[in-house]
Amino acid sequence: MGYVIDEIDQQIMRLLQHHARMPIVQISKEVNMSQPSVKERILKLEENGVISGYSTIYDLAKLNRGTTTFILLKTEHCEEFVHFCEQAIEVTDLYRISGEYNYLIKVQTATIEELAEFQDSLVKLGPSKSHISMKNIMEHRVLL
Amino acid sequence: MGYVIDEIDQQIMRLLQHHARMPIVQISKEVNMSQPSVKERILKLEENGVISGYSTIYDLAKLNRGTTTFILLKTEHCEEFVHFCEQAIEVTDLYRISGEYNYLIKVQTATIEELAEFQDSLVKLGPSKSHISMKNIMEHRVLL
DNA sequence: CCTGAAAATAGAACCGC
DNA sequence: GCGGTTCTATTTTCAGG
Repeated sequence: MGYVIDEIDQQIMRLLQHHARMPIVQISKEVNMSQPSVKERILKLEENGVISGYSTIYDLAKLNRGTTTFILLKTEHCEEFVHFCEQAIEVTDLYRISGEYNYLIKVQTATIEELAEFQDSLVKLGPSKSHISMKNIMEHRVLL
Repeated sequence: MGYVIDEIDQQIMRLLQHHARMPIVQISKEVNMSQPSVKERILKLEENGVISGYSTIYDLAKLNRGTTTFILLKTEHCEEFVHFCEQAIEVTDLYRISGEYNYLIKVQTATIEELAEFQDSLVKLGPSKSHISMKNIMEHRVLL
C-alpha cells in the first residue's frame, strides 16, 4: 500500500476541505509552494483516491428541507427498503448498521408534519425509531 | 423570504452537488446558457445562502478512518460533551436530538479496537448506544 | 520541485430584451 | 428584471530545466 500524505498535503487538504473551489494559486500562496507543484499534489491525491470528490453544500432550510431526522429501522425486506430510499428525495444518507436495527437513515423534510407523512410510508417496511435533530452542531468534519 | 429557484438553477445545482470544482464554462454548456449568466446565478445562490459552501470529500479508509459508527448518548454535562467532541478528531458529526438520548454523533475510527478506546473515553459522560456501519450505502445526497 | 510561456477560464463593463 | 457579447485579468496547463 502506502501513499504517504506529508505535512504539505495535509495543509492543502485542510484548505480544500471547506473551500473546494479555492483557486490553486491561492492555495500555493498559503502553503508557500509553486502552483504546478500544488496542482500535482492534488492530482496525486485524486489519483490515489484520497480525494474522492468535491461537493457543494446547500442550506437545507432554504430548500424547504430544514428538518433533520435520524431513523433507525428494522426490516426483512432489505432490497425493497434500499430501493425505496434511493428514490425518496427526503433520504440523504443510508447506512447498513449492526445491532437491533438494520438501517440508519438521515432524512430531510420541510416540517415535522412532512416527517410524519414520510414515517407513514415506512411502517409497512418494518418497525422504526426516530430521533429529530434539534440542532446540527457539527457536520462533515474530517480534519481539524 | 422568497428566493425562487427555477429549473435552470436546479440543473446547475445538480451539477455542482457532486462536482463542486466544475468550471463555469462547462456548466454553461450543459445548461445551454452563457458563461456570465451562469456565474451570476451561482453568485445569487451564494448571496442568498442557498449555497452555503463547497467541500472536498476524502476517502476515510485511505486516511485510516474507515470505520463509521453512530453513537447515541445521554448526558447531563452538555457543554463538556460538546467541547469534548469538538476536539476529538474521531467525531465528524454532532447533533442535538430529541428522545431518550441527548446527542447523536458520527465517529470515524481506523478500526473497531480504536472505536472501543473512543467509547471508553465517553463512559464518564453518560450512557450510550453504538451502531457500527457495515456499509455506507448513500451519503450527503440532497438533490436527485 | 521550480520558472516562464501559451491556453483556458473567470470577471467586468456594456448592450438589448 | 434577465440574459448575451466583448474585452481584460486571472488562473491553469504544459514546456523544459
